[in-house]
Amino acid sequence: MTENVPLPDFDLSRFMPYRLAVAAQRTSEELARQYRDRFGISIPEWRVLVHLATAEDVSVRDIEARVAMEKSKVSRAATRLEAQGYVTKTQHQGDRRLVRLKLTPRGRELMAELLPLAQAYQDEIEARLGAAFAHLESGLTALLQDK
Amino acid sequence: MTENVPLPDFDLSRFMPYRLAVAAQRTSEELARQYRDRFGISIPEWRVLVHLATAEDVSVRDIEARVAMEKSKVSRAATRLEAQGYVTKTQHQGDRRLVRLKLTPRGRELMAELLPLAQAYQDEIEARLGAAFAHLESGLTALLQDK
DNA sequence: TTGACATCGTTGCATGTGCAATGATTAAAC
DNA sequence: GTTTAATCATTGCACATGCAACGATGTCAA
Repeated sequence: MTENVPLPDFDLSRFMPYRLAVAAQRTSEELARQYRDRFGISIPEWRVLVHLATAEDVSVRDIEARVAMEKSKVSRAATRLEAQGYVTKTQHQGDRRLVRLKLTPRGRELMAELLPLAQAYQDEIEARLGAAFAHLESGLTALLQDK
Repeated sequence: MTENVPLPDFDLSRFMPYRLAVAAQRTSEELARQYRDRFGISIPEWRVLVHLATAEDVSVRDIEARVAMEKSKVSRAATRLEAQGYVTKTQHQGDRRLVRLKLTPRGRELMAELLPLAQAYQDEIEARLGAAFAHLESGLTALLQDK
């Protein structure tokens, strides 16, 4: 007769980690599918490419710190990108533990296509949300800053 | 001499899908580790449990729609939960294609521990963000409503 | 009834993932 | 200078994942 332990009310749809996960999934899904179907690129690979488009001469460690991915994930993404001919991996001259990642010309051409796609998607989200976009931005800034 | 294709500027750290992914990862990580280390529960399992704590007599299909997970993910989470003794899977009487998921008494006891943990975490986030929490909420609401 | 089609849940398969352990290299300690 | 510790990137392993295919059941039309 003690089978029915009472449970507190809880609304998953208002739980912030859940809402963020769903929002991230929704917004990534459409773009990720385009990347995958048209270019054979996954999200981890895309993140590495974006960072290389900004700063060349980057190590796995640098990317790990900048794009919020585990180093093994970065390493495997870089290996796949190298196999696809978008990236070269060479030994760093000063510190031979480091790997120097660099876009190939073909990789640059790819990014010249991908980056406008991403920017257009960002613009589309911003247009759709209107004033709420700024709210979302300030909320995320607060959430992501310290810690 | 045409090696250097020019690339448009792009700031990954301001790209909304990326920011949302990082925010989701950060906020889920801490809680997920607690669930895993202390109770042996993963995030997909947790989502199923939360929904069962709210509404009993639920099918895999129902959960798939409510908690934003693929049906195969729900199915496997339910299988694991059954093996751990937190959930029972029985055949629905009316429609024998459906599986009726239900918390066991032990499952209810687990949730009586887990739900307050989640609520405390939610409260902590809200306290830390202050006014920005409301901004985040309204932004997410706008983003997630239609589609 | 029969047949065609839709729905539900599970599973096979290839691939991605986190985590710990490893080898290679460099830095620090003494 | 030698030993010890730290750092960088990769890899092995067990497991999770998405997706398509499947079997079982239910629905609908003729």
